[in-house]
Amino acid sequence: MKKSVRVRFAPSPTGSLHIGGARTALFNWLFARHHQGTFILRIEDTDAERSSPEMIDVITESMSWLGLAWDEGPLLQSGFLDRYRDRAQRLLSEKACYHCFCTAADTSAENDSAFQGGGCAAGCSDLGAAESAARREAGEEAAVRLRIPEGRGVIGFEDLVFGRVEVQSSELDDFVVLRADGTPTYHLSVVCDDIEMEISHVIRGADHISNTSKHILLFEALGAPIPDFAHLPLILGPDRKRLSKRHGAASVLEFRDQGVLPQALLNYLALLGWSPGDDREFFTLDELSDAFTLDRVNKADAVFDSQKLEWMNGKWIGRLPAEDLEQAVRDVLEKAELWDASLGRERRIWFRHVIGLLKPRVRTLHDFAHYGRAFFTDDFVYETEPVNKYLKISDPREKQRMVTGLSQLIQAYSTVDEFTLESTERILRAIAAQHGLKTGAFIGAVRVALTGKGVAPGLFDVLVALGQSKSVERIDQVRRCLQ
RNA sequence: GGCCCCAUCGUCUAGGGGACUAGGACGCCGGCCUCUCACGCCGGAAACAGGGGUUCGAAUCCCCUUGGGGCUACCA
Repeated sequence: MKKSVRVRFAPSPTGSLHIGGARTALFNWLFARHHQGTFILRIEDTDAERSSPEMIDVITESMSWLGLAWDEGPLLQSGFLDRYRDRAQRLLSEKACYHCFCTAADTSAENDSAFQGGGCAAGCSDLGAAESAARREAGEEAAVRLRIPEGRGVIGFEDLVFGRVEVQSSELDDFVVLRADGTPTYHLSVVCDDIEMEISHVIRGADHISNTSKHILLFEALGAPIPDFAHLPLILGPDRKRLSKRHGAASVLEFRDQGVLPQALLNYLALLGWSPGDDREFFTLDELSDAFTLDRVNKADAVFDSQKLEWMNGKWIGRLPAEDLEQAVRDVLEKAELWDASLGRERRIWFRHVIGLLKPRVRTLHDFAHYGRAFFTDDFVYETEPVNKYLKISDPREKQRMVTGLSQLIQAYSTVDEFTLESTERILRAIAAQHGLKTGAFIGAVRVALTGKGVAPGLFDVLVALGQSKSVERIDQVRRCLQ
């Protein structure tokens, strides 16, 4: 019988949810979905020093924003401390573990100098039960180490991504499972919980590949079945070092705050280290969970490319219907204080229309506020470059033609009955022709008048979107400046 | 240092002995479209790390070298 799929994402709340962690969460989530399994969120907060409750909130908020819902949890390891102590106690009584009286400072000094091999160099592993007990009774502090079984030989496992991975047990040190203060180390808590939660597949970063042999030893010592393992290649910065703060944005919430869509981030992340095997590039979460299999995960580490993310974000903005973008764009405009809260129904329809105009030329949500500013407020600046190009006319006769053209345009636009794409274009072209104005120059001038920019959606779209009176007003204002 | 892992254009990748004059995507460079920009379309430059094998035949299999990453904590 095939065991049911139960996977977990187990971040430690020592920092915000990183891009690498997000991808691990995503792959676990996809694997669970693909197999109709269970996705568990477990918080590895056994290091009280570095963990913080705020970070747990950040992690859950990040995952919710991404749309990676968990079926069980969040389960905090700090709530299971007894469980780990009990297991350690059992291992102690079975002599699979032993008390080590060396201090942390002792052992780190040893590790710096040379590889010790085997157990604790001070010989704690050979201490008799009586002596060990006596010293502890005398108040000496002791950590608990796992005894690497003598002659265990090679420890190997069949990684679902990397294939066969092996290491000699003699390469392993007797690692600490319980600190002197009675709290578990990572190795113990992960294994205990993976047993307790009946995790079927451990899917995690490749930085844990070397830890896996230790974990296998613990599973064996605890007499528990060993889950399948799948390690994911790491995500690197452009310098091929592990992705971190100094590479710029690295946390999920930062990307959100920079105007990235969750769909785009997820889509991009899915393609980092995994490929569908064909040329498809755009995937929804549903499509991903259909297509996703571990055997298509790559082994090589991947460099994070923010340019491609941005491209993909632009594509997602472009392909999403305006309704779906509405709320996110609203949030951005609100932050930029460009949002008129009193928008009525008609104005909402207009709003969607403007989103539609801006959509194909925008790469992040922020661009709606920057690039599209003139749609939402009269308080915009006239950029010098396009002003110089279209409105600073040195030749007096040329300039006169432009002023006349604009005057006529204002006249015609303010009196035309139907202010439409068709009429605005017909009128403008006719006036340009009539006064010997180059159409491009005339359009350019009007565009600057309306938006302050040399780059904007098609002029007639802009005119209609701004509406008759506001368009005329802005053109007139520029005309007066010209004279 | 020791151990483990990895290696196709700058980047993400397809490729799992002949279908490879190595395909796609981002980025870059040209062109078309056009009122600007973007979108779209067309085209271009750009890679099998090096060396040995195995084989009739290697990007694909093996070995070595080189490069990169990970682990080597009473962090996770």
